[in-house]
Amino acid sequence: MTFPDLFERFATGVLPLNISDATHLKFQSVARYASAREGDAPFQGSGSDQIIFVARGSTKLVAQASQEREQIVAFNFEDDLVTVPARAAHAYSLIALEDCELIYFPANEFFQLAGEESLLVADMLDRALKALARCREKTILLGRKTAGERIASFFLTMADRIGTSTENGIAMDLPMSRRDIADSLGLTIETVSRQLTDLREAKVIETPGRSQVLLLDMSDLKSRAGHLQAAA
Amino acid sequence: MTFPDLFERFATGVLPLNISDATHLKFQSVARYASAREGDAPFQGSGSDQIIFVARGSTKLVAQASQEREQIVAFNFEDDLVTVPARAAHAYSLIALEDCELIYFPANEFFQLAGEESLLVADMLDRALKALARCREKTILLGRKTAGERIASFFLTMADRIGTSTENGIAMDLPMSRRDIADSLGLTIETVSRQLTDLREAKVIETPGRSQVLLLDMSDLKSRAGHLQAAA
DNA sequence: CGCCAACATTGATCCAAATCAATGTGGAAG
DNA sequence: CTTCCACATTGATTTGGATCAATGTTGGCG
Repeated sequence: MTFPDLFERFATGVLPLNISDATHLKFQSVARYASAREGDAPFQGSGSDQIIFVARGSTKLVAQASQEREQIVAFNFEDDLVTVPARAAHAYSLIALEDCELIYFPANEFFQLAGEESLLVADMLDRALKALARCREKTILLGRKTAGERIASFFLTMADRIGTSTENGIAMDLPMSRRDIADSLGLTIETVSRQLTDLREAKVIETPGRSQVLLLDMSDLKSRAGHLQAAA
Repeated sequence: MTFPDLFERFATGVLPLNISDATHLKFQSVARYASAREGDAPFQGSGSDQIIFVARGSTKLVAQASQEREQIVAFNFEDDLVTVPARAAHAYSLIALEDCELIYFPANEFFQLAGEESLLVADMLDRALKALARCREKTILLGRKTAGERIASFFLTMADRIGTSTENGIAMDLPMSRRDIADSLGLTIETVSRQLTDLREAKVIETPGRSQVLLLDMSDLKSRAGHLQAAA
């Protein structure tokens, strides 16, 4: 896709419908473009915070916990807007899970332009609160869930975000490796693999290929995730 | 304190300076008041999302991971604004760590009023992004840090939020119990206690009373927290 | 088509933190 | 000042998941 096409994707996905042509053009003049091949790290949290729109592909937001340990903070799919912090207690970078095309802005420039469009700011707030809600759920998962519960929750979340309904169950093509799943759930590759084997043996999932997953029994999966809702 | 006093605290802490008298009055008419004794749970995530301003005291936002396991998602101190979600994969509640006075709003009413004041929406966005940044740091802590690193990080965060500088080091009066610390860090009471003993023996902290802590060696504490920043 | 390197699975062992079990102690209430 | 008990500490043991170590598998490429 060309830059104008990609920017249009961003505009329809993020900018409010009623935005003035002038503001639209200002965003276009400030917008930058990056493409990334699988495994590339186009953003490494240096300089200033960046706001990134995933126009095509999928990415992971990774924090370096130490030289050896990394934690995936979030996965991002097409049309997601991610903030990559520059300066925090840990170093963050955005890494392409597959070939990507990205539209991005330095956060301060973006917010300055956004400030003039109150609907956009409201939408950004809505997105930030949704990201916070997802991050809180992840906190619970990492703080108090067993390996089995984490994997079940992971599949439920992924089904919601990238699953497609088929006659046999919900099918997915996971763009991330076992290592990525492990780094997202605070586990090791081996533990992830063993949990998958357990689910396979219990006929809850099938894994037709390395990255394909078929969820056969959603209600079993839900009970394994150990979600506990507020009483009605 | 009386309701008008408390509302004034909220207004100066949250509402923009240049807000119109009309909007100020609208917020005042929608604002509700709650007081809570230590241990009370004035909000239990039923009905709709609530936005709560901590006018006096401190609270914990707790998620129920199962009947037996709970995870503290955030601690809140005076002048903080918290969102308690009503419907999510887990049940949330806000619990008073000490006697509290709270100003609160159903989220939808709050956002409807806020929408008319673009500076307020921008401020809410700023707060949401800060909360997200803190939650992401917590994700790293819970996903990839050892017990020792978690405790060190906890003290650094608390020093920042409620510490006061003295000649011997940074002093704090923690409003939360050992159980709360454990539930926040994804550990058990016993592990927290053992880590405190280690830090005491290493002369990094002193615990003059049950809730008082004196941080003697901040640089040692920082190295124990295992923070790894981006290279310059 | 068959090779091979990266990815995934499986198995054996280890270890950090959980769990189980007493024992100690700060500080509120009398 | 003493009592009492909820909270905290300390110690012994267990365990879930990490680590170490092969072995198996997929799918990209010559």
